[in-house]
Order: sequence, then structure tokens, then C-alpha cells
Amino acid sequence: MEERYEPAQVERAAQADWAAAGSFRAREDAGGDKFYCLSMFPYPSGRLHMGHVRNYTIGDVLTRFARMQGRNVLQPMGWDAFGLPAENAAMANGVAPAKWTRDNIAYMKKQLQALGFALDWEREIATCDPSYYKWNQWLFLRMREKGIAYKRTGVVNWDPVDQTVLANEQVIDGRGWRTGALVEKREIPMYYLNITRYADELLRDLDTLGDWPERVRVMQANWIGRSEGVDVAFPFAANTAALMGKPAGDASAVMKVFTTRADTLFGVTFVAIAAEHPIALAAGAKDPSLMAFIDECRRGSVMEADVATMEKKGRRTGLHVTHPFTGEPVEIWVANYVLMGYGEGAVMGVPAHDERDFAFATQQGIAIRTVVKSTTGAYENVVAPWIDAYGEHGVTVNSAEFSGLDSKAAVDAIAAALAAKDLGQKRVQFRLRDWGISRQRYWGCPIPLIHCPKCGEVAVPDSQLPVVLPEHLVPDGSGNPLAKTPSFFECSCPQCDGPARRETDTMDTFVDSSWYYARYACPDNDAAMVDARAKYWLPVDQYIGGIEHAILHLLYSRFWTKVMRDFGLVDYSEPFRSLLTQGMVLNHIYWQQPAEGRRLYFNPNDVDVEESGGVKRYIATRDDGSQLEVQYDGLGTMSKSKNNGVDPQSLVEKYGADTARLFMMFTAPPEQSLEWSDEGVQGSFRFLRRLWTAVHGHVAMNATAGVPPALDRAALTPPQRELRRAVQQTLAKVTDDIGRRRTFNTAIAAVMELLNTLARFDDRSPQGRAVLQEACEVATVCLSPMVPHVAHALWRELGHAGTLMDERWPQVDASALELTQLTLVVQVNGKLRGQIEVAADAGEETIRATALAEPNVQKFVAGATPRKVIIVPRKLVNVVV
RNA sequence: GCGAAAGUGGCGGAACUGGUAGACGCGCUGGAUUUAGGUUCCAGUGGGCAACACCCGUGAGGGUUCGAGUCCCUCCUUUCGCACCA
Repeated sequence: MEERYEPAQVERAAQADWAAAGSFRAREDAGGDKFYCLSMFPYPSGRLHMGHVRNYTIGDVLTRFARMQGRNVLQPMGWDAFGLPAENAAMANGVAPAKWTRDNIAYMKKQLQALGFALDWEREIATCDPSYYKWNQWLFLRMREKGIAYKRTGVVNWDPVDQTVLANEQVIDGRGWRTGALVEKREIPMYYLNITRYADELLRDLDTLGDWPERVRVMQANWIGRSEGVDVAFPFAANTAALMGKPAGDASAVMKVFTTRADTLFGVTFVAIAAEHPIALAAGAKDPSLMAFIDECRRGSVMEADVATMEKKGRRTGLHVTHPFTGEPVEIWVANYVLMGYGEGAVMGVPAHDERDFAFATQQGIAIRTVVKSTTGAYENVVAPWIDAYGEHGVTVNSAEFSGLDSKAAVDAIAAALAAKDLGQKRVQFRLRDWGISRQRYWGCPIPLIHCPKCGEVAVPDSQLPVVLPEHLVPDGSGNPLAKTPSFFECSCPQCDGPARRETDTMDTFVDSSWYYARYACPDNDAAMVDARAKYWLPVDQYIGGIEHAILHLLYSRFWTKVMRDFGLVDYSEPFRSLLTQGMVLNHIYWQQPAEGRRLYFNPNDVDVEESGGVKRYIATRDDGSQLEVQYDGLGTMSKSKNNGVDPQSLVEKYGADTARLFMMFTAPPEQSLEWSDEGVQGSFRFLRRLWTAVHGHVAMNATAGVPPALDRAALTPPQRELRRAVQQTLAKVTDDIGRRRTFNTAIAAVMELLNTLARFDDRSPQGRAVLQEACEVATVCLSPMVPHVAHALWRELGHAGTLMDERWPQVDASALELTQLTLVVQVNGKLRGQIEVAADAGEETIRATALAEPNVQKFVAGATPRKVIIVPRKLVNVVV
């Protein structure tokens, strides 16, 4: 055995052994309990980042652990290969997105293999392969037949200079990222998937996902946002009816709003409509200053965070609707915080009982009318001078015949009265909106439709699928290259054979990632989306990925799965049985603002901290060797834009894959964010070297003293029994930490403790070495899911002919854990005052007497009679005086 | 702005069901080895204090309890998401 730990050599040998044995290949017929462990596939950005290393190490630990527990495992890998970065790279370097993407995949695959992940590469998929995205197109057409996929207009960010649609990411402070032009909102036709049809089920089935983090389920539930409320129709007043060309009193001459607080209907003092609302546009056509305001509202991005934090602005229209009960006129306002895309694009304004309405009314001088009072008297400030809205439930006041009801009863009564007048009814509304999947972009899955001047919109026949994306185009930032490529869009109509135009929009990449998990079961099937093999493997038993995907990706995937089920393709309703959301990998952020242009970010590797007189200065060294002082901006997610990433490649080259994996697993529990630390990496490497040295010492001793005999449990000396106890305790803890708690950091800490104990054990007797042999084996096995290469090598050195990953995970010897003496902690009035030793089977009276006899306890009891003595079995005694 | 989570030594974290706060690692201090630096090994390391006694201590403030890092209320800070980044 080598005396020194040489990771490069150890890892090369282990990987060669695994490759030769085909250890990572998954088979359907292997029998046993299947375990499908899936990590979210990467976007092939060029190189792995630390988030990937963390994600895939977690998956690999769980996979290897499950395999050693006798489960038949599948751990596949693929590529989320369509998307915007490939187009950006193309613009920057003039390389076609296809080539850039495939080169990246080849490089990153090598990196993953070097990290020793037990991935079944025979099932590799890339979403940019026609053999994959064909099935996106196929299922899209099935959805279209059922009306789940449909067409309507949607609002996008529009760059008026480049004449192109911008992603939210490409809008910086309301301006286009390349042109700097003020971004506008624009309505364009798009295809939508009717996810709201599944809203109820998506919400309900969250209850079946017991192995998902509570916070993800809560976030999804809030995102879906089921609310019970009332549709209220406000009839047009004469001026509005005239403007809109509808006879007053006509059923269509109403403004519809949705409210969850119909009990506050008598508090309505205005209604607010979106700038794009038909009434706003009609009024604006006759009022230039109003039109200018509408145009102002149209500027800016469509992002909700922007809209919500924007200063609330509004303009009165001079138009009115009438209150459905009092008949009073209520003025219509155009407001920038009302969005056309939500509900009816109009809301009723109740300043007394809604925070936002209150702010708007106060600012605009609109009347405030209290119609709900607190029942507890907790909030009596419901008359002028107004301080705040009262948004809680209570009892109605000032509400004509509906006064004096509690809020819930008032909602019911008002809804019933509205229904009787045909001016409203109860309705369940979801916050969730339908999923717009059209992208005016090149590097994505083509939407398989054809526009024929005669036949209209026609589906591409199944026999002509896939509609293949041409791979040679290089985008230039102005519009969609597909729309400028006649060889792609010129086609003939499948119905009339006349000249027609192919749809040039592509699909949202969330479509690709919504079902890739299923395709791993049968990546080679050209005749069906999924086949019988899917029945064996699916659904996924364990899914692992970043917390940032807690809502969108996971919700879309759940939806897509339910659609596949309804088409009879799969027989389960939820794609991921258990979910582990890993935290982000963080590093320090340093920046400097040049005289002009954007902030420059500096990699923490190039920044030194100088401290003098308690003041820290941060000095960055540039490529050319020059230095400058930079600003420190705290910790943030590793990202290209903040230039604070650490390349896993350098880490693997310097310390080996095992050290990289160990550091990732040891530094933080998987669900928490993880702070990068160079020193921590060195510590992990140091530990592996100590482990190697310890095993080497033991093996060397055996070489001179002979192979240790079998353990004779009955013949152990007390120190030998102590070490065995520590060994079995460690095994029990690690098994529980990996298998149940998934706290790999504490599992590793337990083995570190064992190694510390081991170092103090110096007993060369045959039984001593037998105990030591077991200790070395348990330490090796316990660490093997985290650091498989070094464990593979040590297992051989410990005298085993077989491959460690084919071994069974050992059972804990419970008899070794038994204790005859216990140490109990004694408190007086809850404060720690001493410790006592008692027999493990001591009765309460003995414990009580021993505790009270403890000198320091007596000092604090000071002759007083204990009022109470609380005994927590095997742990603690608390004397209350 | 809205939804969610997290705040514990100089740092990353541990304390799993309300029961010894700080396991394990990093860093630091001292010692041994080394020509030196590095490495390795040993010891120490929350603050106060002469002290192993004792007092204080888990973002801030309040509460429940024999006992609170853990439960409840208010507040502060940070991170994630907000529908076209993936």
C-alpha cells in the first residue's frame, strides 16, 4: 500500500474498475426494490459550476447508499440544451448555438465523469436532439386537440430599436440590454397551455407529497392561490354607456370585477382599470392627456416585481359606473397597478379596508368609507383622521340591509342579493395563470403548426414530426432568425397543399424540462414518448435540485405529468415522490464602478483583504498585474454576472474529486446555502489524508503481525469494548444521517470523531487489531457514498477482493451499544450544577438520592426541601427548590 | 410590494421529540518535528474572571415553562421566488 494518499492515481484506478465492471448501468430486470434517483439536469453553459457539483454529489451519495442497501438504482443524466445563453454566445462569438451547445456538452460530460458520479450514461439525453423534442411537439398537438393548448394574445417586453421581444433578464432598469432603449409592453399572439384547468388538482395533490419540503408545498399553494370570491358587475352610468356604444341597462353594459371581500361592497368609492382596458382606450381616444398617461403605463417591463414596487399612479376618466345596490355613481380611474392580464383588468376600490386602495385614495383625495368594524375592538380607528386601512374581517356597518353581519355572512348575503339582480355570483378564482409557451426565439423546440391563407392554422401531421430546427443559423439580436429563413418557414399546407407559412415561434424551455425525467426510462424509443420500461422506473423516487426551482419548474412538471396521465401515457399523478431542495452555493462579491459603463465584478480569487486599524481594504489584482481597490458587497450566489464563481475543474485537478465532494457534503447540510471557503477545502483534503494514513498504519501493522483474527466479542478488554462501541455508534449514526435525515455533514463529522478516537487507540494484541480492522472497515464504508474513489482503494487495501460498491451496507451490532453505567446531568432550578454516575437500570429513588447527594447540588439546594424533582430518563435530573 | 425560508463563537456549522449550547471542521495561540517556509503531530481556544467555582451568552424586545437556540407574539436583517435566465 502506498504510504501517501495520491488522489489522481486512486481516482483513475477506481474509475477504471467501475467502467470495466459496468457498475453504473441500470437494468429493468434486476429485480428488487427500484430506486430512481434524479438530479436536475444542467444547462450546458460551458463548464460545471459548484452548484452542479453540490447537486450531483447529493444525488450520488443517495444513489450509492441505496445501491449498497440492495436497491436496484437508476441515476441518469442529460442536458437542458435549449435556451437563451446559446444565442447570446452566438452573438458574442459568431458560433452557431448548436455547435456551442454540443461542444459544451462534451466538455461537461468529461467533468461529470471525472467527479466519479455513478451515472448511467447509456440513457443520456439532450433536449436539443430531434429524437427528444419530437415528443414535445407530439404532445403539444394532442393538447391542442383537447383545447389544453390554445392561442390568444399576451403581453411581452418589446425593444423598439432592435424590433425584438426581450426576456425579463434582458431588461435592465426598464431598458433593453443591448440598445438601451426604453422597453415597451406589447401584445402579441401566443400559445398557452391551460394549466388553470388543473389548478384544483395541482393544489389538492400537494397533500400527497409528504416527502416534499413543507416550504415548497406552501410556496406552490400560495402560487396557485385559490380564493373564493364574488364576481360583481357595476352597470355603466350613462356617460360610460354612451362612450362604449352600449345602451344603458343592457346586460353587456357593465364593468366586471372580482373580489374576495364582497362584504366591503358598500365601501367602494372608486373603480380602477388597467391602461389597456377597453374603456381606458376609448376614453383616451377623446382625451390626449389621458392617452399620454396610458402610454406612460405601457412603458416599463412586464415583470411583476417591477410592477408591484412601482409608484402607484392614476388618472380620473370622468366616467362612471353605478353601485349595484345604492345606485350611486362611482368614478372610473385608470391606474398603473391594475394589470390587464389578471382577472377582468379592473378592480373595485375600497380604501377603508384595503392597504393598496387606501394608499391610492389618500394620494388622489378619493373618499374613504368605513363599512367593517372590528369585533374585538382591536381596531377602532375607522373614522377620520385616517391612519391606515382595516383589512381584517369583522362586522359590517353602513351597509344598508347588510349591516351588522359578520364578514363571512355578509359575503354570502351580498352575493345572493347580487345574483338575484343578475349582477354577480360566487366564483372560485386562482392566482395561477395559464402557461404562455411561445418564444420569439431561435434556439428552442419549433411549435409544430402551419399557417395557411386558405385553411388557417393547421397542425403538422404526426407523420411529419419532428419539425426539425435548422442548426446552422447565427442570431444577431434583432428578431427571430427563423422568421428570416425562408427554407424553414416556407412550406405547403398539409390540408390543401397550397403555399403556407410555418410557425416560427419556439417553445419555452420549461416544456423540455417538464418531462425529461420520464424519457430516461426509454431514451431510444423512436415510436413512443414513453413505453413499458417507464412503468418499471417511474415515478422518480428521489428528485434533487436547487431551491430556486421550487415553484415554476416543479409546478410545470407536475402539470405536464397530469396531462400525460390523462392521455394514458403514464399511470401516476405526481412525477417526484420525494424532493430535496439544495441550497445555493455562495461566494464573496467584489465590484468597482468605472467612470463610465457598468460595474465591473472581480473574482474573489483575485482579491486580497488588507486590514489596518480595524479598517478593511479590498485589493484586486487584474490580469495585467495592476492593482486597484474594490468594494465588498457581501455574499451572493455564485454567478457569471457577479464573477464570483469557483471552477470545480481547478479543485479536482489540485485535490481530486473526493476532496471536492467531501467539502460540498461536509460544509453545510444540503438544504442550506453553502459558503465557499478555500481553507475548508484544504481541511477536507487533510482529513482524507489522515484517513489514508490511519488505514496505512493498520495495514502495515498487519503486514508484520499477521492478519488479525476474527473478533471474539466475549473476550474484549474494556478499552477494546469502548472502541467497538464507538465504531457501532458511528455506523448507526451514519446510516440514519444518510438514509433518513440526509444530513451528510453530521455523518462525516461522526466518522471524523471515530478517526480521532482511533488515533488514541494503541493496542497491538490480536483482538486489539481485530477491533481496529472493523473500525477501519466501518469508517471506509461509511464514507464511501461521499468519497467513493478513496473508499474503493482502502477497501482493497483492507484485504477485500471484491468491489466496495457491490458490498452490502453493514448492520449495526446493537449489543455493542449497551451501557452499564450512565452519566446524568443534574440541574437545580434549570441551571446545570453537576453530573452523577448511576447504573443503567437504577430506579427513580436511587437517581433522586444520588442527585441530591452531589456536593455542588447540595450547595445550591442549601438545606431547602426540594419542591419537585424532575427526572428525564437516561439524560437529566432537575431539582426545583 | 407579495409569497417562502434563515439568523448560534473570529468563520462554516452541531444540538433530531422543550432537557449538558458550541459536536466536527476552519482559523488562531502555544509546543514538538523541520535548515527555513510549508507539511505533520500534541495541547488550548464563546465572553467576563486569579479560578475547574460563579456570572453572562443562540439577531432585538416581550411571553409560556421546573427548564427555551428549539414553542408563541412584535420587530430587524439576509437569502430564494415573482410567470421570457435556467
